[in-house]
Amino acid sequence: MAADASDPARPPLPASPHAAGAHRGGRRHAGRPTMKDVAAQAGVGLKTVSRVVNGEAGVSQDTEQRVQEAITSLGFRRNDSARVLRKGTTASIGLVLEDLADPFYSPLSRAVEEVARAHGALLINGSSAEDPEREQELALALCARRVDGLVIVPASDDHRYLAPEIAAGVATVFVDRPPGRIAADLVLSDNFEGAREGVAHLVAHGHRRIGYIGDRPGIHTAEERLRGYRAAMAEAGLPVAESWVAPGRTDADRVRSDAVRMLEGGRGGEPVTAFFSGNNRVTVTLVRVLAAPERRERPVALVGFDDFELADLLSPPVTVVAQDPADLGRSAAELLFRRLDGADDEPRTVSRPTTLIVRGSGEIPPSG
Amino acid sequence: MAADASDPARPPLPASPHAAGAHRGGRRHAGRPTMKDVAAQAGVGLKTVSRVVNGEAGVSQDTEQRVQEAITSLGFRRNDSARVLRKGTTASIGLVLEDLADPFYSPLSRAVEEVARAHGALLINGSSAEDPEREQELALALCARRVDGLVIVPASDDHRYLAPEIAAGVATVFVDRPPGRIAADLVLSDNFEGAREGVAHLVAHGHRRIGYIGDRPGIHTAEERLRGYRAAMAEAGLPVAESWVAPGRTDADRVRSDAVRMLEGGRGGEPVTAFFSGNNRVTVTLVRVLAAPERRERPVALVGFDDFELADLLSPPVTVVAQDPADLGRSAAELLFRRLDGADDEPRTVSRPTTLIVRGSGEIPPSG
DNA sequence: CCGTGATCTGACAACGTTGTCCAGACCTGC
DNA sequence: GCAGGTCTGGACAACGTTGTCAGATCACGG
Repeated sequence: MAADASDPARPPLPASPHAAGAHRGGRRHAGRPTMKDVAAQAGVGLKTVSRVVNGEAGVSQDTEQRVQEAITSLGFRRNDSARVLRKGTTASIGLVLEDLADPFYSPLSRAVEEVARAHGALLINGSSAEDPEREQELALALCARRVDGLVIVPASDDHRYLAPEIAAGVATVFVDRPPGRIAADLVLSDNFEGAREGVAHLVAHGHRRIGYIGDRPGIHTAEERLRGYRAAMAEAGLPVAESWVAPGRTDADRVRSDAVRMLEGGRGGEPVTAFFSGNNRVTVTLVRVLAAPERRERPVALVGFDDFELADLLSPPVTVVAQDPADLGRSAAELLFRRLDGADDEPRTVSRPTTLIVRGSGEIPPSG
Repeated sequence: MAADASDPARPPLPASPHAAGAHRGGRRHAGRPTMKDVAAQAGVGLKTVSRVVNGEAGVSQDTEQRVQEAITSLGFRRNDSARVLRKGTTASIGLVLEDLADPFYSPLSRAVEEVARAHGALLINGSSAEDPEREQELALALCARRVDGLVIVPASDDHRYLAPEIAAGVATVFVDRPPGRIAADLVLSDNFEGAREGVAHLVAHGHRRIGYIGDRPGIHTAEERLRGYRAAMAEAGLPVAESWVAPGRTDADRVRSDAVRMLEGGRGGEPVTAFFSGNNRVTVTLVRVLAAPERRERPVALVGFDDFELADLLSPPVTVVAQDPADLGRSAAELLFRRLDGADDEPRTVSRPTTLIVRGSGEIPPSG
């Protein structure tokens, strides 16, 4: 009786609220009429109901109407689990990303959803919170639900755990960051080139001491952007003091303290006159730091990777290297459905260009 | 053969890429090993595999190990559809909202996801794009998938279509806007009181001609906020010229033109000296309008409903009536799981307070 | 009136899992 | 050595749907 509830090992949902009451005897359990019930009510066979529900041909007007009436009167709704079990296809795809609430990822997610919808599929998504274990847990849970395909923004650098799934036919596309130790379709922004262009823009405006604050090494996009920074500096023949380079977590405190350090020229390096920021969150924190009253007399230039809302309304408006997250999502989803439609060729990598949007903060000349 | 593909009426996914090849005869279809396969490989019975997979007691160390090996060697993963079919519970909940990419809703969605995760459930979500038909389509698709519960941000004003589902035991909670023609749990911000407070704040700073630009009537939150606006004006004994009240779509063009009209005092009303904005999107457009160079000499006050990122960095920083979307989502999800845990009492309505955040734009005195 | 299709309908067996129930194997203590 | 118990393992029947296939019914021409 209480066996199920008393087993502490089992995580999932508590027993259905109804399970306790009717023990599937006596009065018919209140929940969910089935096709069988509909068939009985309409006085037809089971399969006929199935036909009506699925709009298959070969049912007379008259019968169809009787069945429809039974359906609405009973409030029947087809059980898709059973359907999936029988058909082997779920018409749903999974999306695993870092944080659904991140303004960079939410348009990506929305774009995937739109493409899925256009293909008659539902989207199930989950946030990995940048935790490799959670990514795996989520991706495998989605596979257990037999999603037809998977779009993943990796949080881990080893995706071998997906090999059996892919072999079993789950189409898989990675986006924003490459998969680890596995070959699969991939959609990326051109992070290296974007960063190079952004930093070159600062150089072109006369800056020689440029600070880089970005995400942790180990995150592919962060590495590429840092590489772009170094390339631009090298091309301009500028030295890079190691105190100007600060990859790490992107929380406000860390970014703020590194920024202040660079502005004050601690640890041997001379003070920077411009920042190149590795992403969204960093940019916003830098804007706050630079907007502080005591900084206003010596304005510091800033170019950020990733566009963000209202960037144009700040003073100064923020120059950015923009990616198009919706475009990334759309491309990834399209790649996915291409696979689902049977494409069987080599995994391909799609690279999307970035756009430098000049607004003001990147054109401030060096001071001091 | 081609029957399925040729039927134009059927929307779902194209036939599985594999279905075509092996016709489940001859060589065993490559996809997906089942528990039966694992049992065969390990030389044990079917149920024993099930026991191992579910961590049930009553399997010897030795056998368990053999089974585990077979599982990894075959790359087996339990088919949750079959499990759901058998158990009747999916450990997943659905969320239908307006737009996943909206900065107001994405934290809400994320909060629901976190609560779901804490209860071992997965979240499936979809965007209704403010289209009642699409809301229904989505909600019913989720029900067909037998989600255990549903969180809905309504786009329609008639939810009778959900009655059979609720009767069948799908826990349902509405959030942000009330359900139509149906009783259900509900989580709301106190829109009326928030708007009243925001407008009163403008009045307290000397404004007598205040414009309201908000969302369409018919949207509950918009109506409440407009009601709050009128109440605050009435309390202060101020008349409201109808040209100061502009509910409608929230696209930039509409908002801009209405704002300009009010600022110039067209249609008989005198020009307004302050705006109360009905939501996020409207506020941002108003900020743009007011930031135009030609407006700067005669600053106009602004209080917006909904907080938004960087509001504090604009000049002037924007005073807002803030809701906490994550809190709304969390409350709704908790209400949902309360039901799933068996709570069977009357539907309840939870009202969450709003917070006036004073930043500057709302404290500008009337000019002219 | 019968044969011949064409149309409509229903029985039945899957799909892969889990709950029930029973049968052995293996102990323990007398 | 044996009765009584505890482990362990497996056969079998659901769960609700869909594909197959064969049976019923009907219209129509011969």
